Order: sequence, then C-alpha cells, then structure tokens
Amino acid sequence: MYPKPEIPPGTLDMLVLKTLARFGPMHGYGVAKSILQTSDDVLRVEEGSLYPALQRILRKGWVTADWVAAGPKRRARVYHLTREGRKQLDAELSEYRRVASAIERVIQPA
Amino acid sequence: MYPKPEIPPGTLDMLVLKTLARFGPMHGYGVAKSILQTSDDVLRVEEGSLYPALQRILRKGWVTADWVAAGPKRRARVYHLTREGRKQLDAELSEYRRVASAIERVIQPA
DNA sequence: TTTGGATACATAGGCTATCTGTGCATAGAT
DNA sequence: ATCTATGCACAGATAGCCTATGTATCCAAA
Repeated sequence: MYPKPEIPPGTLDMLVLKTLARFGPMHGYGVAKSILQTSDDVLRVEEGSLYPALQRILRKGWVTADWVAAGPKRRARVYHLTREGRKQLDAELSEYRRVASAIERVIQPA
Repeated sequence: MYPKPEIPPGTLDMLVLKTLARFGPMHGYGVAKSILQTSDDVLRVEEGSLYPALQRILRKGWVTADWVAAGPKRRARVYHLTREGRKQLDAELSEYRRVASAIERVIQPA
C-alpha cells in the first residue's frame, strides 16, 4: 500500500490541468498550493510528484511554460493550458467520472 | 498511463471486500463477475489481478477460504468475509470517500 | 465430434505512476 | 541564526495492477 496515497495514481495530470483551467496560468508551486486548498488539505501534491508531472504534460504539449521574474533575483515558470491540454482535460474528466460512478455503483448500497 | 486503468490502483481490495459483504460468500470468479455486472461492464477485474488480491487479503485475515465441490470433478474456493475484513472494508470505504470527495471539490466547478 | 468459450484457480514478470530523499537557491519571520 | 515558505528539478524506491502463461473442467454449437 502507498503510505498515504493522497493522490490516487492516474489523477494527478487531471488535477493539474483542471487547476490551470480554473484559475488561469500559474507556476508549479501555485498549482500545488491551489490543489491543496481547494481539496481542504486532503490532496497534498509533493514536489517530487508535481514537477515530473509538469515536465510530462509540457512534453505532451498540454501546457506551455514561460520563465518569468518572481522577485529581484528569482525566477518562476508559468504554465499555460493549451487547446490540446483543454481537450485532454475534458477526456480525462469524463473517463474519471465514468470509472468513479461505476465504483459508486459497487460500493453504494449498504 | 495505465493502458485501461479500469480498476483504479488502490481500489481493488475494497471492491472485492464490498462484494463479499453485499452478496455473501462466493468464489473468486463470482466476485469478478459480480463486480463487472454491478458496474455495468466498466470494472473488469482480470484474473491476474483478482487471484493475487484474494491471496493477499486471505493472508491478512480479511477473508477465509474453503474449498468446495463445484461439480462432479470441479473445485472452487469460497471466500467468506471475516469480522476483521468488515472493519478493513469500512476503513477503506471511508478513506476512498474522503479522497474522492476531495477530488470532486477540485474538478467540480466548470 | 471437435472446437470454442465460459468457468475456475494460480504464478511470474513487467510496467507505470506516485512518493521519498536529495540538491540548489531566495526570502521572510521568529 | 534558524526555521519555514517559496520555487525548480532529478534519481531511486515502492506499490499495485496488467499481460502472459499454465492447468483443468463443463457445455454448446458446428
């Protein structure tokens, strides 16, 4: 078992893409914070999960990334959802809901 | 990505235990068929997933297993949920719902 | 009558995705 | 001064399901 499988395998990309869709372009750290807050502190995306995920969806063309100044001597990378990313998000959302509702049918009754 | 992550990682034990709780003792093949039907053909538990899962939860004491005759020359193993298994099921159900509702909060809004 | 599909169990090995641990670096608070 | 937060990134470990394979019985269709 995962020690604390806060992020169910297979859902991370969806959560990241959805967050960018909701709140617009933001940097990686902001995405993690946003997911944590929106989920009421349940979904804690570790950095070791977040950045590989961002690299992955960047390579797939679902987001673009721009370096911006985040202070006098600091840099941050702002991620922007692409049209492809939006399509991917929609696909992942409907697949997630399809499976989630199937699980509900199995576990619903007392 | 999983090719077809029909069974989200981490949910298999819960689905098996729940099925035994709902329909009473049954053999492995029956569990898989029941999950498939209850989920409207969405959750297809492969045999290579099912039997290792049953072995695992058997070793953990969540079920007991009895060999019975399934025909003149056939044998089948009937699994029976234990009290420990019932407790484990309740724990997994509440954890699943906790995380699932957190995900809903993130993906819910348009 | 023979072929295929469903029933029924089980294991070995591979794959995928997340997490842990680590590293670098700046900024603000205690 | 030290801790926490911000901010990026990678390597390796771990966990869990799937594919492929093997054995064996039963029944229906061609």
